Amino acid sequence: MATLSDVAARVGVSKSTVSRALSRPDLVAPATVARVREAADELNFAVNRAASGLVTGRTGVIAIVVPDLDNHFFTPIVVGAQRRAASRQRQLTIAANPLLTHEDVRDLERLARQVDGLILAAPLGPDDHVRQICRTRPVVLVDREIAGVCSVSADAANGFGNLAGHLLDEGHRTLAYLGGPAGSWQDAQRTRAIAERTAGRAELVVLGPMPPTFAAGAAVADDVLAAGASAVIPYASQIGLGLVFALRARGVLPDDLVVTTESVISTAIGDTRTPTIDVDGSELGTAAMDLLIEELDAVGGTPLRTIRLPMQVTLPLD
Amino acid sequence: MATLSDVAARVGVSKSTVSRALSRPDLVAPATVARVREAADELNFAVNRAASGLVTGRTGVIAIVVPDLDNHFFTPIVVGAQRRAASRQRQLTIAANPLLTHEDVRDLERLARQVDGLILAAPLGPDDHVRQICRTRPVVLVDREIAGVCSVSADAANGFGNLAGHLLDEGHRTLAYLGGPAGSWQDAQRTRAIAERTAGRAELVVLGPMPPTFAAGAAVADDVLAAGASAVIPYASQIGLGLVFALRARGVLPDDLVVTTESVISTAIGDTRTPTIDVDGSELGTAAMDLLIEELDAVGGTPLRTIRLPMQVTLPLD
DNA sequence: GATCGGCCTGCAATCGTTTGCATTGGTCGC
DNA sequence: GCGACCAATGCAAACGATTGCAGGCCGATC
Repeated sequence: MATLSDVAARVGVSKSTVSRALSRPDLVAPATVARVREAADELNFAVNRAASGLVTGRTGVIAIVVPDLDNHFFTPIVVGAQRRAASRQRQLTIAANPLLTHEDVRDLERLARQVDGLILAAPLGPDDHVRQICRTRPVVLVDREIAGVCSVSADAANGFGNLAGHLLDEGHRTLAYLGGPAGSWQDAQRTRAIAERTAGRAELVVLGPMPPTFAAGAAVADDVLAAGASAVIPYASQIGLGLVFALRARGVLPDDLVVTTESVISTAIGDTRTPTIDVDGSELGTAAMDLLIEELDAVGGTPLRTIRLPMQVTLPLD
Repeated sequence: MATLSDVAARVGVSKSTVSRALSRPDLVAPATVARVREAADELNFAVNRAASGLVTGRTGVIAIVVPDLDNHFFTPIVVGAQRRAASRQRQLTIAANPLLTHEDVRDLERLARQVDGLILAAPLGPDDHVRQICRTRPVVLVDREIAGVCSVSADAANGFGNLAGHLLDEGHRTLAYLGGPAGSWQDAQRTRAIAERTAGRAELVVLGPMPPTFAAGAAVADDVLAAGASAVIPYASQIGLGLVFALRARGVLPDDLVVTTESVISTAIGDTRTPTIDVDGSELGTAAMDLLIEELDAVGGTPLRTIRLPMQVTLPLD
């Protein structure tokens, strides 16, 4: 495995010159740069990241942290982040950590040391846990906002507000919202947005909190019926899917109730008559990666940016 | 950020002793080990992986390479791999690389240098490309077998053979197989297994090759009808899903044809009357990770193991 | 023609760990 | 009671890159 010295020997210059020719070619005579590049190619040289990391303190690695890899919501975020990481010459490492316990925090701190920065999707861990990680390395938070921390989130206030507004326009007078897990920032946003939009125009029944699972959605079916809602907005697609299946089994769907979903779900179950609301998860990931890299490359102070990506609300065509 | 020397100074021993106390405690007096551990804890010390990697040549990082992160088939493999990586104290880095072009090979070689080993899901790249990567670092191949390379695959021969056998037992006399992408090892296995099982008992129509997409499945619907098959086995779940939607639109499904699927799909579309065939992707990932770590830790020669995980064939209950 | 300045390049220190070898002190066996 | 051995520790040399500093060369300017 060729080293800097090998290349240097081949070209007949010093290691320093080779290093500079490859990383700061403006500091080296163009002819030398060319010869170095050629030799590096021939020897199939690539810098040893451990060695360069040792002196620069940078690893070229960015971590993406999700609470739970099984939760389908996070996969597109990871995909988007990895795509952008690759195009920006960074490596992406992936960790599963809900940031709930102190041990989670300790583990993540340990990981944070080994990377340049983190993209953190931690919907449930306490603010303080997140802040503790922020003290270690630059962090971009995903789908959550905490004062003083860069973040990229879906604009739930607008998205869910509009969705509720549409249902009201359609004549619904009792809405049910199936709330997500306790402590979720996104859930709070959505609850508030829907409540504000509904206020004075319709009754809003909030059920939950519940975990974002198929089972939770199915389990709440009877409560939904008891509440007398004519339209239901579930926090998460899996909750919605569970509810749809349970209501179908009871013969209530597809005709007597509206359950909004994500478009992937409505496509899969062949439903074209219900409004859908979507986040582009991969865009969340790429935006977060862009923001983090920008932050890492910034020489001076960090600007502290908070990005909200619009949600896509699609109404049935009828 | 505390270093070995800081801990050493605190305890009053040399760096070497601290290093050994943490990594080879059997070489150090128990009392010293205890004091070192305590001091390390207090200082919140963690070894700098760049530094240790520089001298040991090991990074503690394993790469998982998939052709395409968008393809849903690979996500569970990544999930399984990451779960096992975490429990074995390894970091997982994720890369998207189809290993088709020479540039792909070059890129992946470059990545390979930075990691201890690779889990490689490369269904389509030529054998030689895979072998070239193997020369760089230990590799475990997923869902593909190449002579001389460790691998973990779904046992398609048994799975799809049995599936075809079941369809024959049900009385089907014309089967259609919708083949996957050209050059896929899994596709070859499946084609052969189905052909062998069908031989002499029924007619087999093989359509394809086609990409593993919804669109491809939908596009082939007319050919399936023209072939006069009464049962269809698609290579990939997305192909099957596309076909199902297209046939439903033509009014052929759900009654006049059997399209086998993966169980996630049949659940989503609410179909309980069709046989399903599944790979446990996450098990594929954990098994691959186990195999790779074993290979990396092996002091002597590598045993060259090839694992086949059984596929799950589920028949309708009627 | 001497001085100055700018461009290239080399020297050597440095990052934080690991590890072969030397050293120490003590124990055991004969 | 003496040598041999062993356990525990320290010393110092790596690992491979980056980078501040200094030196050499050349052209330009006065």
